[in-house]
Amino acid sequence: MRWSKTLIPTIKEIPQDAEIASHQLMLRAGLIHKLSGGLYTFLPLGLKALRKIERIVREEMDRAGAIEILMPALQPREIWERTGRYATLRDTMFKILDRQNRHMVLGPTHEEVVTDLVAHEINSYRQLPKTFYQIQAKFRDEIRPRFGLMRAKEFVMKDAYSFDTSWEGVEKSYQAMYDAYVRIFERVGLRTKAVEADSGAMGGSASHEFMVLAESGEDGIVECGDCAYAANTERAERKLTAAAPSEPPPVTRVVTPDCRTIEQLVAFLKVKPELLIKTLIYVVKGQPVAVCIPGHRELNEHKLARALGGDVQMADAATVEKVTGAPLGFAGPVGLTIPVYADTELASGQASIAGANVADTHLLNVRLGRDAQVAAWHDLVICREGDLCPRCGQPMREKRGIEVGHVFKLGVKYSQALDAMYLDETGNRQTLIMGCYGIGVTRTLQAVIEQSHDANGIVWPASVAPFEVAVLPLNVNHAETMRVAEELVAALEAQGLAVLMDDRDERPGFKFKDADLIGFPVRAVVSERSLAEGKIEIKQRSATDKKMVPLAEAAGFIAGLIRES
RNA sequence: CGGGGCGUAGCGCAGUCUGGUAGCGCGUCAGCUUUGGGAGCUGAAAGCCGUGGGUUCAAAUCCCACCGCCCCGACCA
Repeated sequence: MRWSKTLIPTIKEIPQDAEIASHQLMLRAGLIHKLSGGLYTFLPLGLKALRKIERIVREEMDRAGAIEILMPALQPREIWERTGRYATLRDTMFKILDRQNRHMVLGPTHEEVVTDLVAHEINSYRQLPKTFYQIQAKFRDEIRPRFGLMRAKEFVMKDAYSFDTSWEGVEKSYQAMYDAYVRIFERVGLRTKAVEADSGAMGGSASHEFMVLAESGEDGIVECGDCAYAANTERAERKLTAAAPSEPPPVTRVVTPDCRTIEQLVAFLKVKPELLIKTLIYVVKGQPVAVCIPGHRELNEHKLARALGGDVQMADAATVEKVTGAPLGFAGPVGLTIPVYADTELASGQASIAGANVADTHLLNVRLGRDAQVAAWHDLVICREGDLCPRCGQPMREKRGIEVGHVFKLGVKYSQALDAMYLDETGNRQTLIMGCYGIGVTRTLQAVIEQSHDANGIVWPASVAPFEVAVLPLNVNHAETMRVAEELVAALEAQGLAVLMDDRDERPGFKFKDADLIGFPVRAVVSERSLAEGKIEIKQRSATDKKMVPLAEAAGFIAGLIRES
């Protein structure tokens, strides 16, 4: 391919809209073009890279025994109502009316559609197990699209769904996908880490996320420095240090004018935040509850939801004032009539300063269990740096990650709702057990760039590079240079390589900068200077040294470099 | 949806406070020179100053409303 015949709009300046390196580079290298928030056109280079990732995904899915299908993105709303997910996902779904005024949605994911398919087409244990997958655009009305392709309203996902007759079977299907994911991310050149994760709205019993470690990642993860434990901070648990239980003297009041936040209280009372009991009012299944956690901690709403078995929502100011009888900022567990749930760390009694449910007043020497009844103790806080590993007790490290893949053991949530049954060996109708597995393909593309770039631009792994080689004839008006460049391109293409020739009439420095920005794994320069020696100058993007290689050997040499990488 | 910021030429920005002929850099087009790390000179094209309304002799500038974009939070591949 010749540069002049395609569209590669590189830009020198850093786009103002883009915050993180990979987003900036995708725009600067001319991979994508923004239509509007969260919606992008893939330009030739971006599309080529995307296709290469898709191809790797297909190869590994096929190798793992998954069957490719293609389901409609446009779906009747009714099928979502049957699983109860229209209620939970309605805000993230794009909703449309057809000309008959039938309610349709654009698929944000495909559990419903695939389960409906299997309910109709699979009847016998003889046809099982099966795993189906597709690579397709998904639509989600994200609250906040972000960072280019990282969180878009329309994005390409590889989604797979397994159907088994037993939990042992699910285990196998899950493991097969897990292993395939490890290979896929390895092949696209990403270093990923599988972490234990929360199943969230998807439901199900267990799940792992594949994380690309990156400062710009939207997820927090903690990992043990000693053993293999790693988990999303939403999910992660911690081991508590065995603190000696403390039995404070009776409760006393203290006046704390205008101290509504932990920071204000810490400053006013001159105590450590660890000694405070933070009391939050939540609404669960329509009922207000109080949640107590240590003052230096953040509540983990996922854990709270799991512990209380329902959607949780922070109470509004009016509810808080009604429940506590005090203005916002002075809630405490003592004397409340609503159930109080407390984080297990508070069981030691170390923290003892709490709101008094009276304006400008706090209580000292509060002992949960003694001065206030606790409905239940749970692990309720977000894990962070320094917390102890729940398995081995060693301190954990906190990192940021980009979630590029997620695997779930789902169970029977969808198959039950949509009657996906089969006849077993004894002729009994049984419910299928499912798993589901997603890879954000467009996100993976950007994650590769996020993890693989330098000050000059992208450094593509050859496996996903839009072109493996750039051939730069430095003077396009020099006939011999062009003749040699064209021969080199032909020879490289004969080796099965994708080659871009920069045939623009530009100065050498200009072409070098663009080649670095786009990040071709190998750059071959044809110039009058090198031609005088009968040689081609070859440089790898990831290296600093250049090699002069005789004309006749150049194509073979480059093919060798690509193969090794 | 809550909080913050920003909309002026294809891109990056100044001009807005204090109303008075729309500016700079990059890019684009033409010409000459240049030719191994984003060239120089000369000339040219290109702007409903986000949209609608209001105030005023006069609005990019002041007021109101709306729209869009970016960042922080909830959501998620």
